[in-house]
Amino acid sequence: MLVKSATTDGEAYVEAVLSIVEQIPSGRATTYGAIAETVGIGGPRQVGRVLSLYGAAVPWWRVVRADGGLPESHHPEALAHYRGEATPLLGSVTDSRTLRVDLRRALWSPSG
DNA sequence: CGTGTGACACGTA
DNA sequence: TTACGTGCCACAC
Repeated sequence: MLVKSATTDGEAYVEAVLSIVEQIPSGRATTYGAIAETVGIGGPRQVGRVLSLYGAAVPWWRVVRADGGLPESHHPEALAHYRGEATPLLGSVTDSRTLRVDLRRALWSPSG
């Protein structure tokens, strides 16, 4: 028998991560770590890897780092969505280095 | 099989 | 608050 171990490269893991991201309400955000804890397998880096490979179909901009920031290469794209969703932000919108989501107000917990 | 890299997180200074 | 080191897990070389 082929026993499926709890890996982070399986279809089940990918679906688990994507389904959680799809549940994030508009104008809110959650972190890679929070998703990793909910799924119960792997860590934040594995969540990030799934989104980089299969995250095109889900609201990936609602998933941010623990400090509320995103990779610089995604700031322009994400900022456009934040404006449209009225997501609470911190830092200077004109300064992509300090731009980040205000998690104190926008943080959303999976299954909660 | 060692080394580096990445859509991360955390402790310490 | 920022900067640096370390832990983490999977993958490319």
